[in-house]
Amino acid sequence: MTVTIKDVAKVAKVAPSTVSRVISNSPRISERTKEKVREAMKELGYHPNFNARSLANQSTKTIGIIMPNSANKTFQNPFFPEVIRGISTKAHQLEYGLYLSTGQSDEEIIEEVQHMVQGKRVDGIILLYSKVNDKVLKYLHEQDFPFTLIGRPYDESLFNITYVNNDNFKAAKTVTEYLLLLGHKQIAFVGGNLDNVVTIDHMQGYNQALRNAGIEPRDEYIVFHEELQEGGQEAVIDLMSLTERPTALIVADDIMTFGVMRMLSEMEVRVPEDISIISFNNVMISELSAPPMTTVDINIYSLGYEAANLLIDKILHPSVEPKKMIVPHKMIKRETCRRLVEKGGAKRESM
Amino acid sequence: MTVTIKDVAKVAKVAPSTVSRVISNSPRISERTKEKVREAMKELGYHPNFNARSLANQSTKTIGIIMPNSANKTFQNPFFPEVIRGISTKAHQLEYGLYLSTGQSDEEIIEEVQHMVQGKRVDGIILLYSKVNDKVLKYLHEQDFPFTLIGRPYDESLFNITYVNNDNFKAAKTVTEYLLLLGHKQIAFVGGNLDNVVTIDHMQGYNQALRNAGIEPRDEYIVFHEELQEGGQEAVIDLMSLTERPTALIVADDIMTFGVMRMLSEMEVRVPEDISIISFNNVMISELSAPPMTTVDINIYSLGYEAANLLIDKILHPSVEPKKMIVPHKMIKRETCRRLVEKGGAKRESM
DNA sequence: GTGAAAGCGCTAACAG
DNA sequence: CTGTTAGCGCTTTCAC
Repeated sequence: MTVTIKDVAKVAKVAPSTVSRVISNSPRISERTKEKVREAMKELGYHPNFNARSLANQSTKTIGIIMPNSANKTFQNPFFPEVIRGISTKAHQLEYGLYLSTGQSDEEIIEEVQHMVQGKRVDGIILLYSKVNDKVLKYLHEQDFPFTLIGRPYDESLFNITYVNNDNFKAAKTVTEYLLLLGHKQIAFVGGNLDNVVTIDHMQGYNQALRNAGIEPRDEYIVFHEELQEGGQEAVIDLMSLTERPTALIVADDIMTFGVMRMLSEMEVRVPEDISIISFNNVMISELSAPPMTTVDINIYSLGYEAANLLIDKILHPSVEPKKMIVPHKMIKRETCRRLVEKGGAKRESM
Repeated sequence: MTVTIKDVAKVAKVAPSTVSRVISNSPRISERTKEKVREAMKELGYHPNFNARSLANQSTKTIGIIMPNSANKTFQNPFFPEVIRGISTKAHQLEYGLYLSTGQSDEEIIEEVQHMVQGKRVDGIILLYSKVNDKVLKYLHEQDFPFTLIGRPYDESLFNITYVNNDNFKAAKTVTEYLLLLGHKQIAFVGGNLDNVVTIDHMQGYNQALRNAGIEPRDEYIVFHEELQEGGQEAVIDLMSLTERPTALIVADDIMTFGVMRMLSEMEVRVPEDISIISFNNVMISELSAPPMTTVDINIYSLGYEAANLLIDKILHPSVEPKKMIVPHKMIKRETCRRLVEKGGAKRESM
């Protein structure tokens, strides 16, 4: 009942192999028979069977996407739809399909990845997160399976892989310098999970900027929290309980910033009058906070798009050297940062 | 170089078919040979080839997920990661994989769906959106291909399909009644795209509640906007330009509400003092608005989970009748609604 | 330019 | 309980 290549062959009065050649548009087939075959295909409503092709070809034309484990709240970050949109665009252009991981825990995920690669379910993999000592990364590298990482490898032994990242160190440094320029000296850093490489890079950029300005980073001003919203709220409590409250905050993620701002407003600390905030990512909703947040646009869409691009390249040319790519970031000034008002409180200049 | 069933067979000194039986854990194989075979598999590092299985089985153990076209901003709604998390959980339990659509336009999507089903790339499909006159829906139904819809069919001829939905009519009605109870009479409705069935249901619930209260719905109080954030903002401008401004707003979607609140605060209209707002979905961030929004929790995760559940059921038992399922919703009262203050402005009671 | 036939890796019907 | 064999639907040498 399913119409196969053979049926088409019969109707077109040619051999199955000829039909196959027409499908792949082989130049060694005459236009006349091509026409004949194509007609037969239309007539019968023929569609190539994907699994048969994959089996014969040893290629699936599909990309595996590994998300962080879905139990984690980060999963709901609008970051992901946006990277996927980027990946999706490139994939679609080159007629690749997307296969999604479903694991809820790290063990489930590594297992799944193994199934994907050993079972030849995908031609390559994109890792949507990068954390310290990641088993998945290590496994993929050992297997020499085509993959790209969004983020950067942490382990030295894994430096030589294909990845696309932002210059997160630089971004954090710039952002810190900006706050410094606005007169802030008590700048706190609210990071995400310390296992994420991006958190480490942010922190180092922050530290560097402070040191360059002759300010020694203070431990009490550096806090990390796993969960996005709750984390943001807890961080605020910790920070605002200090005798010397920070006058500015650098927050790891826009969603976390929502939590931070929420908590601050509950405590009746005004943004930016009492405290300045700057964060990272610039997801869709970040312009909708009250007040709209100043943040670093990391070009999420491009991260996805380029990751797909590099991956497909790797799939097609397995032997070429791994490529690294840095997607530019850009600070988006909105309304959560302001020049620090002097003790006396004379001028109030907003930036 | 890839290790196949034959290699295992050789090492274990059995026939390939026996190995196959061990894989599917057939009860007709003695424990002894099972052990022997399993050992050989470990030893060789054997992993079943997915495409070969799919081909022989006529089953892929994967579910296709059709998102709205990714060009659309709704794509970035945190709604999607959350439904997918639900789908993912069920799928993982039953060892199904997830295959994602990548189309950027409606044409691309319908094409993709056809490839998926005709090419036998997936065993079933979940539609993540439901809109009026949807070609995809129609096609799937014509083909009698297993699928479930998240939302409900609009076209009568398609009533008899499997779907999971909320009672959106009821939810909108309740919400309207709630505002009515708070003394509001000038209640506006800010809907999403009128092509979405959910918008229609919301509107009808709203209309019904008003009529029941003896209030004739006014055209000026009903606006629709496609885009989430911008839409929210435009809607506010339209509504606030009326001579008789509404005192309460029912907004289609939490993200849109962020846009609405942003615009309102720019216009220095205070929420909830000057205007009450209630919206739908209760996505993760909705509790982080300032003030935190009152909204209807539609249980997004369950929508996904149940959709996967019904779909897999359908895949396994194709002949059983289509099932419909209504996921309960629940109003989450937070801080954007308040009793209408009488003209004189005596009491101020918050709810 | 086109056909015949082997094979991708696995499953399942039929024997025994 | 286990082996033999014939496919699943397509690609790809190797002939002609």
